[in-house]
Amino acid sequence: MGASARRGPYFCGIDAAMDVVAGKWKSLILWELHQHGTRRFAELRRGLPGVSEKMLIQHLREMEEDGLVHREVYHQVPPKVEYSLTEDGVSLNAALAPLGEWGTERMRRIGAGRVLVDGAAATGR
Amino acid sequence: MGASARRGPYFCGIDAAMDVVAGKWKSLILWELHQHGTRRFAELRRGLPGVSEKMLIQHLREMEEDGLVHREVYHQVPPKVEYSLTEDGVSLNAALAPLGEWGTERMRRIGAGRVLVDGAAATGR
DNA sequence: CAGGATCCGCCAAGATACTG
DNA sequence: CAGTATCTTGGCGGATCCTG
Repeated sequence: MGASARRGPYFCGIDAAMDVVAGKWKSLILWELHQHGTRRFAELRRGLPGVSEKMLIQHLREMEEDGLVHREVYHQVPPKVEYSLTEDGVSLNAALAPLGEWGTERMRRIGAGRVLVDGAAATGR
Repeated sequence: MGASARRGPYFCGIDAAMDVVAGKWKSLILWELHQHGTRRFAELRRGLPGVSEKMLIQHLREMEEDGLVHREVYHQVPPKVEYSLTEDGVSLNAALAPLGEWGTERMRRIGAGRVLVDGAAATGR
């Protein structure tokens, strides 16, 4: 098995949600896919500066198993794979919004921010 | 020193917030303190079945450094220390609520839950 | 009662090289 | 282009013993 997920038992809803978003890049992947609707592997890599191929594919696979991400494979040469959010992924992203606003406000106060993509800070994420 | 916090730079608000709630028990500590208003060390231990003294004190110290938790020491014998949430802690807890509801709904669907304290599930957390 | 100090296992995550 | 396969490591979290 490739996934590292616990998938329960959980103490509470937050515990369950954290299990699914835990991972250095998962919330960023969620955000990228939400912004662009659908993205190819290489596009995601470029959108997430610093991520390795291994971690990206690993996180994507786990999120697919968790039903957050849809993976569409086009059997052609050269290969093409498109990733997008499922309904669960979209709702999770929405549930993450208040947390993002809290963090943004905190960053503003303690002055520890770094804008990844233009507009990321402005949107409250 | 002692804390493991990155404290930036962050890519986005979620990143900053996750840095502060990351840790196996932090969201549960937040929840416990929010429910009871103020708790002593031993009370927290009993409220978080499975936590070790080391991890509890470590998480509490980090959360204090992060300005989420207030630590009130009573200089007496035997010692007495009371923990409570700061305003930041309260607002973080509120920002976590939607995520908790998302997770609760998910647990209901995949059937991987375990109620920690009576009422925890009923409250949507 | 409320910690402090240590030792250790495990696994997420990084680096590197190779493939259909 | 979109992965796979290994090796390595930092540090989170568990266990155990000790102290003001």
